[in-house]
Amino acid sequence: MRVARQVTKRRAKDEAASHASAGGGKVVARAKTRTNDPDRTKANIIEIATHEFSEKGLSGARIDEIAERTRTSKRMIYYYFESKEGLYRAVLEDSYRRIRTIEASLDLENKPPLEALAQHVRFTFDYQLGNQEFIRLVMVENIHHGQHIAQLSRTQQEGMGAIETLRNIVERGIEAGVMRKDLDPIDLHMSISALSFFNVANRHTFSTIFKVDMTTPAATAARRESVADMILRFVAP
Amino acid sequence: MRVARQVTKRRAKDEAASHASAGGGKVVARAKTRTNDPDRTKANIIEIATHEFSEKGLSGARIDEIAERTRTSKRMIYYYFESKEGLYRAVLEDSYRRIRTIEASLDLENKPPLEALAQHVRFTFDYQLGNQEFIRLVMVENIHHGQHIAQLSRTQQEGMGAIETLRNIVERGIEAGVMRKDLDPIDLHMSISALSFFNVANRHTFSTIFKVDMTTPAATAARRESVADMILRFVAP
Amino acid sequence: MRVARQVTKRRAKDEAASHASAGGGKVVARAKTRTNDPDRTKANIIEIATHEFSEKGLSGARIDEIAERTRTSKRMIYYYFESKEGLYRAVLEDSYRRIRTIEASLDLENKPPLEALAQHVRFTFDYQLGNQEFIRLVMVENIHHGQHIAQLSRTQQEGMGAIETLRNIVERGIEAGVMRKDLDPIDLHMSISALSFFNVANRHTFSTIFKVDMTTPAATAARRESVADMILRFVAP
Amino acid sequence: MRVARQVTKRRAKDEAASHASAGGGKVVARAKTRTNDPDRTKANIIEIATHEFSEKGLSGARIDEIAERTRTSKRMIYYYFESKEGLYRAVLEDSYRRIRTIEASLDLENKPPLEALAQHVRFTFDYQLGNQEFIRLVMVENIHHGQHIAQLSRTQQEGMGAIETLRNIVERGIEAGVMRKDLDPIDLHMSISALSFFNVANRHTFSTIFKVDMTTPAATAARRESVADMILRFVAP
DNA sequence: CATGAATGAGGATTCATTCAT
DNA sequence: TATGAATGAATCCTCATTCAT
Repeated sequence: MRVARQVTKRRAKDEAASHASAGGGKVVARAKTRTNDPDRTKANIIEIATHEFSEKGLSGARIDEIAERTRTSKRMIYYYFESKEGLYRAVLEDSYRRIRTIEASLDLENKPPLEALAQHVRFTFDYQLGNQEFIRLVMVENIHHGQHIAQLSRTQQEGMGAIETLRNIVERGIEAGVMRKDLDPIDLHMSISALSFFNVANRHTFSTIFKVDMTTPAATAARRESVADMILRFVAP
Repeated sequence: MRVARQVTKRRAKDEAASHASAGGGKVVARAKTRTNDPDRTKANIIEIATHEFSEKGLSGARIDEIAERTRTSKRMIYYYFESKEGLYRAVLEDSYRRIRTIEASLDLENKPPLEALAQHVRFTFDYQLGNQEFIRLVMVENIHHGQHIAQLSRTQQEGMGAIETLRNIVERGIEAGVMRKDLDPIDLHMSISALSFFNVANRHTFSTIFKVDMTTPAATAARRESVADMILRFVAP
Repeated sequence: MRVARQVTKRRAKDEAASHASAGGGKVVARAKTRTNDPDRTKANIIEIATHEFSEKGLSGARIDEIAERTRTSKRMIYYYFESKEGLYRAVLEDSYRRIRTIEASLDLENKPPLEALAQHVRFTFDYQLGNQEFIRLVMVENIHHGQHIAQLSRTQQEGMGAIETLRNIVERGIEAGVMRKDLDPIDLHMSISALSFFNVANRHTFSTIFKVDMTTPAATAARRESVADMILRFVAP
Repeated sequence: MRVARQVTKRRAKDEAASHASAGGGKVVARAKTRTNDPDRTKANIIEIATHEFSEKGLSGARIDEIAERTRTSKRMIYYYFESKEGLYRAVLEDSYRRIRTIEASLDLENKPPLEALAQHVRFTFDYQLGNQEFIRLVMVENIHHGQHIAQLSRTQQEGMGAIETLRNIVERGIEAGVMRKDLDPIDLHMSISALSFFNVANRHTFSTIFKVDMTTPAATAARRESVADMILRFVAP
């Protein structure tokens, strides 16, 4: 009954799309080969969805559009993630997991405390600068009052190692007499994050209002040093 | 997200349910008094819309819901603001105008530079803390790449006075020998904003991940001082 | 933005539809003139929906198909009834209201008790025979465990007058010595309903299994008399 | 309706949520033991499907859910039954077969006619009361205009023995002078069925509208006797 | 026999916006 | 200036069914 109607929508769409272009109209669009590899399929969906959600927010992103850019179909999104929110949660979780992994890979414990701190600050600054999708997702999630990250399991929301890293650095710094004694790692982390975050997060409104371009290499470098400087002065005894 | 709409839905449902009753049954409840005062009507719409857009973002907010909470009808929104985006722009503009007005009202130029700076920082911190709707709107606007603020007229997007205030303070500070000479007012403003902004903007994800409550009076006070401290140390010669 | 795409789907569809038929292809389809008469619109929707739900059940009916047969659009269904279930509830309520109204219009209280009872039975039998949509809706609702009628307001589910009618008849019958004293109006009503209901409700399976046609005038008449006879014998002293 | 699916959904959700964990993560839980016994597999599927179809109707039942509750997989349903309708037909056929078998097992022919009739009525009443799934399936099938039972083979739809039983009883009753002569076994069967059927079939709407509980032992017993009484009075000369 | 992955087509619902009065 | 009715175009989601292994 249904089989008979199998005229394949995709084909019809492609035809229409290529209709206005060159006559020969090779159907170029994504081949969408059947993977039969769940992990790859899921990873592909998450990758595209990460981009879409970070670009347009949770409400602004469109499942249809995500599916379109995916190697699979809309149906598979629901197959694996149940709902738009389910997909968004998976995206969130994946993004946080990635940053955790990367943070853990840094080795700062063997460097002199001030140097380690400076490096940590610069790394944080650069990571956020280089991972704007992540920054934007965090903004999106905060617009939604953090209700989705709150739904992730304890392990999935697990605090990043940054605090521990900082605690170690601060302890060594105090011991070495190069940092003051009343530093709180969480407070310090908040400052570092805040200073790094703002540059990506508020870039658009800030540059429009103050008529400055925050994206030039020079501006970026200057800002990075200003931030590092601010933190170093802050911890000084 | 859905919860918020409950009220609306229930109402609609009741209407539908009673549809078969007496024919004349115009829904009487919620008698929206006719203002006949365009400015008041517009202001009312903007007030509600500010709340909705800041709560749910541009894509997440619903014209229907805004209208529902307004003293007028949906038609009026379109009459005065043309479209959802038009309304959003009006909201943005209004919010920025308000903060400009308030900033201008501070009188810091007659205070000693360090004291003035400290006061400015605390004021910024507190203003952002007290105007979360504004902060959230800024986030929303940045999610949308600042494309709407870019559409406002020059005057409407006009840089806030903060830069001038800071420039004055810094100049006096340098002159008085209590601040170092290589300070850039814009960079300084960015730091102050960043540190103040983060506390409101990223509150939800941060507190979930690090299991801390950032909203207690104690936490707020401590953070305010930490921020002021950081800025003061930063400008010190 | 959206305005530009206003190619009117309906037109496109009609074109496609008439594409295969005669070249002249007058667009015949329902003109769908804008009523601006809520009551008429709602009544029209309910009428069509009553038919569809009774034909195919709650899950089997299609909002698209209901809308198609309506003078309005799918959107209006949601405008007035909120959801498929909301529409179904409105249909249920309307159907029950109709039967209540009709039942109330009978005047049996002035007739001799046995005659009144016979007439009531025949009326019930004929009403159910003549209102198969209603019968089928009742079946549908029972398949759904009566959960939707349970959601109607007390007044809307209000017991039909049948019980009172029967109570009056029985009382007079007992008084006149033509009925036995231990009759329970509700039990009696249940029997009358059961006997009338079955003929419509189970018609299809029954006639298939027993290879009889229950719909011929003769079969109907015979059955009507058998039912009336059964009830009259039942109440006899 | 949605409540029933909760379990399924939750499971799926958990899967999605943990999607990022170890790659090998095959879902182990719910190890459906491989039967390797076609008949048992089919019987199991039919058992579950009978329940689902009778609970939710043909359109309301979900293949996914049936499969989920089955000891096998969705694929097996299609392997054995071809389609949802095929499965439904198998369910119908199986249910009718069961009742036929049971009916045949009664031995009423050796009892005095009135006693036999009374016993037959009570048995019918109780069977229907005890086999609500069957009753509901009959309703479902009638909602669908009996189109599926019509597709079964002659043998499969074969009239139940009830008619023959009744014919025998009535003949003996007439001969014994305890029943009137103009009784039609089919008509009589229809009445018995109708009175027994209604109690199960329309239970939900009836009890909601008339605010009575039809399921208490007392109500059931009273109704059973009322029905038996009605039939006995009906056949009396 | 058995199963997880995959899918096309549909199906319910929602949204911004416009019309008639 | 004001409003309830109306609408086209999405938008999210679901279903029966098939494929690859």
